[in-house]
Amino acid sequence: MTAANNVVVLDFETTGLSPDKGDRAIEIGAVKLINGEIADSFQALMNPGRRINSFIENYTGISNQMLSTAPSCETVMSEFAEFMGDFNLVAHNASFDIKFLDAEFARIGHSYSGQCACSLLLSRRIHQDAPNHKLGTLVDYHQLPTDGVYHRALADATMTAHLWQHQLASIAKQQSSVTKPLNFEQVIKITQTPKAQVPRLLSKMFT
DNA sequence: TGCCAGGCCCTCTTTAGGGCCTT
Repeated sequence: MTAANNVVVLDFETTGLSPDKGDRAIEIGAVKLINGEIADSFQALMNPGRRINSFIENYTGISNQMLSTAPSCETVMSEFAEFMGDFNLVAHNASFDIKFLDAEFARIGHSYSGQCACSLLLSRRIHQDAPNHKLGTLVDYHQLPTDGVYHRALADATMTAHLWQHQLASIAKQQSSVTKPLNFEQVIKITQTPKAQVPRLLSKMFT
């Protein structure tokens, strides 16, 4: 059992939506939460080996010029593997980021042992009152800290870390019997449970 | 040439369709 507040929260900027169609990572940002505090961070641009299109340049603010002097994906992902270690992972719409993490790690022959949780799936279950579950919307809705930068990897990872902390606190607040930090497996279980069954799961989990 | 992401989740569902999220 691992505490849910000891995780690496990560975010990728990429050339597109699908590594299966040849898309690559162009930036990774991550923060390491230890006992719920940001203890370390990682950020790096990486050169995908080809030009990115204007949509991605405009969306992220990352230009072809910036990437031309960046280290290769292989170099950056090796450094990130060391940063990440065997920590569990959190990402917003994690299926997207894990697709790219797995694809980039496969290129360097790296595998990892941690599990991954999704703050978007968790939000849909515990904050059904939110207008929608986009990262930016949730940051505004919950009045979480932001430096006003969006769609850059470290900024998004940091906002996701604040969101994750807020979500863990919300669960603890709703369940007055919670006396110690949630463990990661419990949160995974919540994200895997159909929405309608979540209240019953929570009361069963904490009584 | 023509294709162009995919998993989650809801519903007017399950022999399906479409919106939400991520870049």
